[in-house]
Amino acid sequence: MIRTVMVVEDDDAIRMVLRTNLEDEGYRVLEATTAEQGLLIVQDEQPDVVLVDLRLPGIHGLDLVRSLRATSQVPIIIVTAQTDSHDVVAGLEAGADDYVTKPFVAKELMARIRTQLRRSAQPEEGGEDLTCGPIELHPDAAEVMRNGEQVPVSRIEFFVLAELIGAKGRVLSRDHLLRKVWGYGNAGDGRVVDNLIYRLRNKIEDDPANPELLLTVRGFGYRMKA
Amino acid sequence: MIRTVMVVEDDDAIRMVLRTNLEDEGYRVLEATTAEQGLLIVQDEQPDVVLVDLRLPGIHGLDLVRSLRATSQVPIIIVTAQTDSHDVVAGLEAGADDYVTKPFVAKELMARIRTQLRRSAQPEEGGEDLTCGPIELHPDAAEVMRNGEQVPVSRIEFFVLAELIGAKGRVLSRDHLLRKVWGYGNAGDGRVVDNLIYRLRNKIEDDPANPELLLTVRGFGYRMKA
DNA sequence: GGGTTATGTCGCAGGAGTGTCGCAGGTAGG
DNA sequence: CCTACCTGCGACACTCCTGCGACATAACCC
Repeated sequence: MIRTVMVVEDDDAIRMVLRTNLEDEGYRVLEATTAEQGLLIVQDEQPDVVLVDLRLPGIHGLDLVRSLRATSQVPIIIVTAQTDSHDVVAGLEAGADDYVTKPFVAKELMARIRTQLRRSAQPEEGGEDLTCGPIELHPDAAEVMRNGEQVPVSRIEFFVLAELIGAKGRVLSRDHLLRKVWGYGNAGDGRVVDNLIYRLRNKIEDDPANPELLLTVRGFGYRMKA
Repeated sequence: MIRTVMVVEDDDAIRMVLRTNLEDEGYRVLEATTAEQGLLIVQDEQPDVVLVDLRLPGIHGLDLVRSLRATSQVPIIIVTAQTDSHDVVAGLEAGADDYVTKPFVAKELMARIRTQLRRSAQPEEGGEDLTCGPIELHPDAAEVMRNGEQVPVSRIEFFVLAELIGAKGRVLSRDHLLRKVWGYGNAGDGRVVDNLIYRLRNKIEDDPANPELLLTVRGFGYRMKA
């Protein structure tokens, strides 16, 4: 079953990132850059989820949320800058179901979309446990276990690890990880990924200098032990 | 992995802009100015994406789209003037996968190309392993096995080997390999290929001086044992 | 056989790719 | 307000790749 996600966002770069990520996840994507346009398309197409940027030109995203909620049960996720925390509260009161703050972690947003979809319809696939050797990921708890002991990892580390383990031994390029996890303007620096891998290895490898789980594939990227 | 983009566009200025942008993104670029020429080159070179201007001299771009779709799964992106919105619909019905309207934003076009590449790369990734005698290629892990043991090969070596094994015993010329793997215009030196073959043989042959897998076809190029 | 061309062989030097680590601004939580 | 942590960045070290050139060898043609 193909689900449709509506994106109301005026920033071209962010909208683009959302589109590619959503399409990668198998969604059909609708786009709008203004509240008016968004409202029309939602009524016309009846998407399964709507993402709304609160900072829109012209009519504010809040009004869009209210308008949507007045006529539809569609799950609404607010996307907003971190500074606008009061807007978030207002947005939720206006009828939104969830929110993420920019800069957001793309994988997390995808997870929240899945959650909303699950809530609004029959359950799809559950959050299967991701394991690789002694490493165990619990997506629900957002925690990483190693030989049964919890390993403290940061948010981004968690998602990178999830992406890698989910790939089941396939190589993931730096670009892929940037798009999937960081998700936003990644024009410049690829070394961010290297750094994060380095930090991850220090947490999950017995001997970080000679990794046995999180492997480098020179010229391609990284992968987990098969 | 070097991707090839075919541009069918009769306007020199636009074609030039596309070429430079695409090459900046790391693509290899093929060009054609007519539908006939485009069809021939596509069949010959099997690019990864085709950009088609609908307004072509002689045969209309629409017919090119239909011809391409009749014989190939290659992603097709239509490039057209904004005024021809009815042509866009016709183009998508004819089998195109996406479109952009002139004047287009280069960044957006690049993003759409990436999307199409990702989509078409999916089945390729799940594709069967490439094998030739004791040699086994795992595209997912980007690794080469020989008699079950991993052989460390560099990025370029990997692609050359993949290209050769994928050819299933057919001879590939140095020029073909240069264009397919290295990707740049064949200006200058063919010996690069010879060198790489030499290095590959040292890694995959029992007796590199008397190759049994990676064979020379004097005057033509190289091929794998059938 | 002698000359010519195509290919094999191999070392080298510059450079690309990656690991490592400290720093500083930012954020969250107390 | 203070503290700890996260995170992007830059610098440096180091390995490995890779194009090139030079010579050796093999195949081909007369």
